[in-house]
Amino acid sequence: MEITAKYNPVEIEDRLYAYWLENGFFDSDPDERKPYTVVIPPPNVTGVLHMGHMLNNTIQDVLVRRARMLGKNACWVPGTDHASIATEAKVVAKLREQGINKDRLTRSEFMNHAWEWTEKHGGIILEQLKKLGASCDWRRTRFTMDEKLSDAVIDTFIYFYNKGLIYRGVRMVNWDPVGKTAVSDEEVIHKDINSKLYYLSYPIVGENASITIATTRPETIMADVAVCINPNDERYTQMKGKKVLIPLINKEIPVIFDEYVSMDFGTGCLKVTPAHDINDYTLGIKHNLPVIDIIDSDGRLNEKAQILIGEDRFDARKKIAEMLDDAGLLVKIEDYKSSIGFSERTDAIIEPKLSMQWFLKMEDIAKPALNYVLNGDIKLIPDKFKNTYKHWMENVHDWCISRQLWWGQRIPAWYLADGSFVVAKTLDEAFTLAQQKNSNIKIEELYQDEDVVDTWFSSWLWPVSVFDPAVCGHPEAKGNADVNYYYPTNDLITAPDILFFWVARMIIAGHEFRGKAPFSNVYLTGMVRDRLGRKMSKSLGNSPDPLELIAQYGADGVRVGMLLCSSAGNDILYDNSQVEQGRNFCNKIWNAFRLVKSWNAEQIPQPNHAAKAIEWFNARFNKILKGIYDNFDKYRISEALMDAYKLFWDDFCAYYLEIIKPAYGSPVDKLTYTATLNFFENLLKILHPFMPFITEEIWLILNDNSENKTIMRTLQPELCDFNEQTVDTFEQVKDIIINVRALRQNKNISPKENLDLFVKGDFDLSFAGILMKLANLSKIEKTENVIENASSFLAGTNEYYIPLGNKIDISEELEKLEKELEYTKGFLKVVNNKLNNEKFVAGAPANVVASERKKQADAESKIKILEENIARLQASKV
RNA sequence: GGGAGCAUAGCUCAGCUGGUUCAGAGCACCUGCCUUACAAGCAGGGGGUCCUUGGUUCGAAUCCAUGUGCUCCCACCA
Repeated sequence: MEITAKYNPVEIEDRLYAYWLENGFFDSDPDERKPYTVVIPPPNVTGVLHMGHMLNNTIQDVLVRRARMLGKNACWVPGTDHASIATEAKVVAKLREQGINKDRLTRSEFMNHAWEWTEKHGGIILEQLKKLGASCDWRRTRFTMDEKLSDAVIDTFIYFYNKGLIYRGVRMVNWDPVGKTAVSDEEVIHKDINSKLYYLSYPIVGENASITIATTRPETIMADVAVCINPNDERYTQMKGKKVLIPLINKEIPVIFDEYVSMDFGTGCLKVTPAHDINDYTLGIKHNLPVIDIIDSDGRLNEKAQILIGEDRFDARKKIAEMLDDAGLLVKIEDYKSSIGFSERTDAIIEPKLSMQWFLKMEDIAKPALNYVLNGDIKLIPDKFKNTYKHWMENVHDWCISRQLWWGQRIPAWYLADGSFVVAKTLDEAFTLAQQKNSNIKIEELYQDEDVVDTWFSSWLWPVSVFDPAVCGHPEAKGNADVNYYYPTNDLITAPDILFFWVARMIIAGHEFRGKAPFSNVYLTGMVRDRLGRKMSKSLGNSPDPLELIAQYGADGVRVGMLLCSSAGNDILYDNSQVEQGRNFCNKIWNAFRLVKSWNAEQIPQPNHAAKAIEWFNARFNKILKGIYDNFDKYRISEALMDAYKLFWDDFCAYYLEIIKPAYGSPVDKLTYTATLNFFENLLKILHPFMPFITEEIWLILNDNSENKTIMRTLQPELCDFNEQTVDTFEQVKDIIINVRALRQNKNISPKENLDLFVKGDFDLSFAGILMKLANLSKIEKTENVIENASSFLAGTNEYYIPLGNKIDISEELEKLEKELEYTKGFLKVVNNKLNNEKFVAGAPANVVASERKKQADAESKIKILEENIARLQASKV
């Protein structure tokens, strides 16, 4: 195989992924090892991969691959969600394109279309995840509408119904007129919208006068049942007992009084429309008012409106304003900013609507779920979400679980002719129950509820149902081997916007059915935004196509790019330059590999500098490795990656390899070669979770004859003790190297030209000489003649001199030294101030004082040396 | 209206239980280099009023308070 100077991921990635699948490296079955389990947040079955998925799944894959290499039995369960309202909306739209109207179809005809659509488009997203390198156990792929998972949903419904927690009732719900279904409170997004406040005149019955009310919704006046005034409002005391007429339809309605109305808003008069406003509904109940519903399920006025029948609510608003104006009853229109609810799925403006729905009582079942988070059994990362979670769980509302859709699990309630119902899994069971109510009933008379349950009522079972759906709804069930082994899972990686929709409810269900929290940690990713901080959206066209990115930069490059800038909970501002950085890093790794691969190892003596470099890098490696482990423990994934990035690029390539690299064409000794390969493999292992493809490719080439057929089944390098002194010392070496290189650049000395370096002090840097291109490295006891024309610098307590001959510029040298002297004096002054401060010496901890004293001593000796050197230079200047 | 969070280099962010003249990383930028692994590179370099104002302290980017600006969540007075 040809090994090119540019890393070319395309062919490698497809080949390796196929190889991994063939060998079942991702597969997991229960065994004696500790499990590490992650369930994927199931994407919409008909969805397409976007940047948010890329980030989310990259993080999951990093954690899973790392756990696998820590010797755990790692299991990542993939799957998709049927996403009832989103998918149904797509199918309806698709049918409409084909000229088919959903209303003309029977339920089963529609379901056939929906399944057809699902089979055609479903799972595309999972195929896309493979391009990213996701190491899921694909044999375990689940879909929330799989037969068994659907059964689990029904069992769960029946379970809560029998427990008395599910009830049916008429409530004001959030109605989505486009999806033609109720949606839950959590599915409503409030946005501030510029609208109008209309001031309308309502004539007072029997008087030649009127009162003015303010409303944002003039189209609902026909549903008014009263006008309400605050009893303390002195402006309207004369209105007691009077009636007013609804404009245009001239219907009489009473004037009522309630302190609910605020006197300082609008005119202080509120029109009461119980059918179309949640507050008015409450008010209506309190005052025993009727409910007149004038808006149909598709958002059009119905015949109860008497006028404008069949008009859309917003068209009706415009028309009615004109009609009122014509009638002289429109007093004025003001601009007004109000908060309007939008459907999360269809973006339609939500219509508050009274309807019969199914609800789940949340208060009691939410309590244990709250405790898991409060007492730390479940950690939210970052923990700032704990407060939000607490607030929500303590103020939880009953969950409207019915949806007026077909795509989903149908509610297992069966109605009798008299309107009463029974809840049962099958028609036969329902019939048995129904007979207990009415012994004469015939099975044909039973009919099933038309609605389905909310999608989240199925996905809240996910961490359990993917392993053993049979236990959902049966908390006493023993469970199969899988659920007992893999549940509870370990980490859940998801976005904060579904903390309540999904995460909180999974905790509830997990506790209810398995008696344990479903996961230990919830890592909440940020949202992926563009460079300007805008959300990525189709309409803005600012979202790159993930597959194109992968094709262009390689999956490893894209993964690194996304990870580098994504701390938990913070939004990430995506920019192509990050992905370029990832790609460049791949190339760096590739070229380091090319270098090492090109060497011939021979039985020759190991040079001293190589032995010392190995000693140093070994220490350095273990120090950084410890940091990486720590960062993983704290879920600081991007920092762990950055540690590994710098370890590889700066320490391994820029220093280690450069020191031990033999001259072109020369062989390398076997000891050094082996050590280097060992380092390289350990680095690959650290990098593998982040960059699975390139690390595997190189590892396979380096381990041609190994029994291990994949890097992912090897173990992460173990944490070893290291000599801190060795690491620190090399930091000084680096300092010296940088000084020498800077001098070369300053003096225009070619990197090829050898230099002499004189050291006063006891510092051994012979092994780094190669990085400075030194001809001679000499120790001196005192400042001798030989350094007459030398440029000098200090590193630690040692002095360094580089003779420059006629290239020396004395005044420049002086300037440099004087600048350093000034700085050091300032430094000393600060230190002295501290040490002369009795309160500091008395109050600060002993080690801090001691370190200040050391600084003082060092600075003093440094000043002495600098002054000597300045004097020397001044003397030679004359 | 209620709650939470954030503000540090041009950008994205570290900076943990106050303690080095503490101000740091990556990217970007500037300068010089096509040096037999790598120009997707190498070497060197510049760059910040740690949002404001107070307070606590021997000592504050760090703790407290105020103000300002931004973000998110919850609630919805028509």
